[in-house]
Amino acid sequence: MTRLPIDEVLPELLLALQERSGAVLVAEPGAGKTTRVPLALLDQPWLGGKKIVMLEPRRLAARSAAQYMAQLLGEKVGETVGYRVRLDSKVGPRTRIEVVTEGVLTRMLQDDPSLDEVGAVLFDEFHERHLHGDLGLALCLQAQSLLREELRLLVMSATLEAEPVAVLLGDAAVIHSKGRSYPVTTRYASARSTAPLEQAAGQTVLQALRETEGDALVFLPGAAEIRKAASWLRGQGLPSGVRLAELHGSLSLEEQAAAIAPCAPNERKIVLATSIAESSLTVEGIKIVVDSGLSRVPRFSPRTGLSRLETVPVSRDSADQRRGRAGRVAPGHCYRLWTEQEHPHLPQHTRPEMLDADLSALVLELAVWGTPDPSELQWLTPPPEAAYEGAAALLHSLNSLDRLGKPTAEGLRIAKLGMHPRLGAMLLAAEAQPEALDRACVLAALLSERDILGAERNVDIALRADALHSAGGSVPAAHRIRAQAGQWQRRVRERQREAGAPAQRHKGLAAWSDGSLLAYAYPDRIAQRRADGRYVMASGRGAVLPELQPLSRSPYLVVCELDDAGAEGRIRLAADISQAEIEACLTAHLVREEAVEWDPGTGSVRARRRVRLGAIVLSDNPLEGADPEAVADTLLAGIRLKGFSALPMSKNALSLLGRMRLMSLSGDPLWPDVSEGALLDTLEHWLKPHVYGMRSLSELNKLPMAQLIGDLLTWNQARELDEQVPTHITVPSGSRIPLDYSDPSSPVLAVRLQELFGWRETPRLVNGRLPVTLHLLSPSQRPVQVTKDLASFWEQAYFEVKKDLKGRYPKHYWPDNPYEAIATNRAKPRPSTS
DNA sequence: CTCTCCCT
Repeated sequence: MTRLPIDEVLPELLLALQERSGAVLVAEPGAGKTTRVPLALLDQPWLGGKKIVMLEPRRLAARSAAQYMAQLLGEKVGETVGYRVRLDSKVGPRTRIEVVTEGVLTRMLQDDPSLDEVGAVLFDEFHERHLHGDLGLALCLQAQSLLREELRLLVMSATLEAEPVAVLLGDAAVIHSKGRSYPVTTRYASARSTAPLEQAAGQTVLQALRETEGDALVFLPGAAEIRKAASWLRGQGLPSGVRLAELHGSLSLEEQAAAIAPCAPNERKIVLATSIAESSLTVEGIKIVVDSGLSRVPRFSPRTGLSRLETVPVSRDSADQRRGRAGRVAPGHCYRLWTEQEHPHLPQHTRPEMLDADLSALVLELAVWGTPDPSELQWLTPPPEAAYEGAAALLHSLNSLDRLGKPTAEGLRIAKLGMHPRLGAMLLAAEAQPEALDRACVLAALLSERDILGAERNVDIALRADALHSAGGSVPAAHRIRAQAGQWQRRVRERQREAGAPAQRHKGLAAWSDGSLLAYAYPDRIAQRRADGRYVMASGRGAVLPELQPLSRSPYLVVCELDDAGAEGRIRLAADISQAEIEACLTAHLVREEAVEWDPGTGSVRARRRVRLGAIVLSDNPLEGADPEAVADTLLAGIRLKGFSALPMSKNALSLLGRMRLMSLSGDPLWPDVSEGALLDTLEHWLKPHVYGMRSLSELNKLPMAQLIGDLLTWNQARELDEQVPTHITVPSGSRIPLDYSDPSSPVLAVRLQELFGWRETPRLVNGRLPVTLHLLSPSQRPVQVTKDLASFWEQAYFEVKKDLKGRYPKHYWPDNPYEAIATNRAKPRPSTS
């Protein structure tokens, strides 16, 4: 065997694993860890003849690692070395090394938590920090500590921050290995370009082609940027013999292979790629890397339950990985579109998927594992709480978890199916009817893969399902989707044979439409049409179709996929559904309510009988015979909403309120608080008994408000009120003048001056403690003077006032001595008759 | 102006 850099550290690694149950191996790309380490461990005494399981983040990597190791042993895959990935496995009775993808390990652990036949688990490429890799490690750590002390765990990675992992593994040794690659020079931009990205990248590519030789690999965040850069470069006129290739995940395998393929002699190629070329695919013959420093990543929002794509700066680890792509065959050059000064500000490591992912599958796995509380496990990055809670709530609504967070019988089965729990719920709902199960499996497989009609603007999922049937092998992913659908179908059927016929759900419908199946997966995304192409979903969020199309007029849709694009999500995939189907499928989710509500527009109570699914109303009819209590309560709520002015207070009522407020101001705690706020707070007490049968604010006019408020007083208080704060005062002229209590702290008596002749002092209220404020008026009721001290007025101001009034009202009676004068409500006092 | 990568 050729010597590889890893061989130098193998003895150290073997020793570490002999002494401890864990180790961390940090090896640069090309060191040979993936193929050398499992073979080197095979005859270790601690392994006791048990198996080695090695985790790979990709199916392709798992298969080729197994292939290569088998070749080294001079065997076929499936003998000593085998692999297991989704839909494909090659393992035999003698297999000692199983290379598996990350999801497979989770299933192995769930089937046998002690991993009895396994002596070591190796986590390759752990720095990629996939959700299932992190989960697998957490589960293995617990299996090790509770059941299998001798189980060896080895975490291998290219650039991982090794210390935290070593701590997690129980103070494990960290072993470093050099890689085997050629040096790559790094050229930073002298300044950040202000040009559009495709132009900045394109210019750098042209510069690199001039300065150096070899093929170029250009990292751009997404397909859109790749297209733009390609057209910009073509517009510039490429040198002859330069071939342009595009490489991203939505291309077919054939197109990808063409992009990767080596060049003809005398040809150079420029490959414009997404991060797919960072680790998943290796482009041959690259000597130049141009790195935009950006990548597009999904961010799941627990708040909306939706994912959004974000364009983010890459980590330094990632940038180094990209740079390394230029040094696989010969020394190379890497051009970075950011400056050397910016570089240290990039994050060091790639963000673990745990922080940004939909956790529903993870939460279900943990529930099945028996640890619904994630803090019982050891994590490198614990699941974020909000996302965890959101996922648990979704699983509960799908009936996969019970209230305690334990998996239901269905939840257990869904976890074993190995698919998103939403889709699992759909399969189990459909299982009783063979045709429905067939279709559900096809829909689930379609939704588990990239859209097979990527460019198609029509979002109807039926189009995809039909394409799958009609296209044969011509649709690139069709084969795998059909294989996946078939596998799920067999698993459900197998289990039916073991357990007997499943109960028929979904009563009342003769046939299952796509919509009625998908309703079981997306109960929160049933959408109701608001206008053509505009919908609101059961979750309360808006959703829009990207353009008008056949589905735009459907009254209801099931939205399978949508982008979180601000206020309204953009619908990517959906199916038509009828109201009858919604009511038949989602019985448990429907809320039948008798709503008694306030309508601020008409100022009245509205009683409706409704069927709701979350935020959408399926039917809404007038409700006869609504609960009188509820109607009255709602009317009171309406009054509170509008405020005190909603109460039709008569003049008398307002006066009474003023007087009562004055009495409570005077300090007696037994007087009821009749401030506006207090009255609104106590509507139930004083108003409610009188509003039964009423529905609107206008009907309140019928109520004798003054009487209702007066009823708040005891008999004694009522009497005291009349004595202390009378409604009227009889003035010397004999008139009964009303007191104005609008400001309870200062009651006002507005009266013509002439009617007061004879009074020496200001009249006082509340046992003489509070003088009234006199508004002294002219004969024509115009204000002349305001005073609380009548005696001073007579002594001082009166003489001036008198002069003035005499001029304006010469026929009136303006005596010099107001004390002795006879008060009058006429121009002059009547001559005495006695 | 239309979507990144990956997995049971």
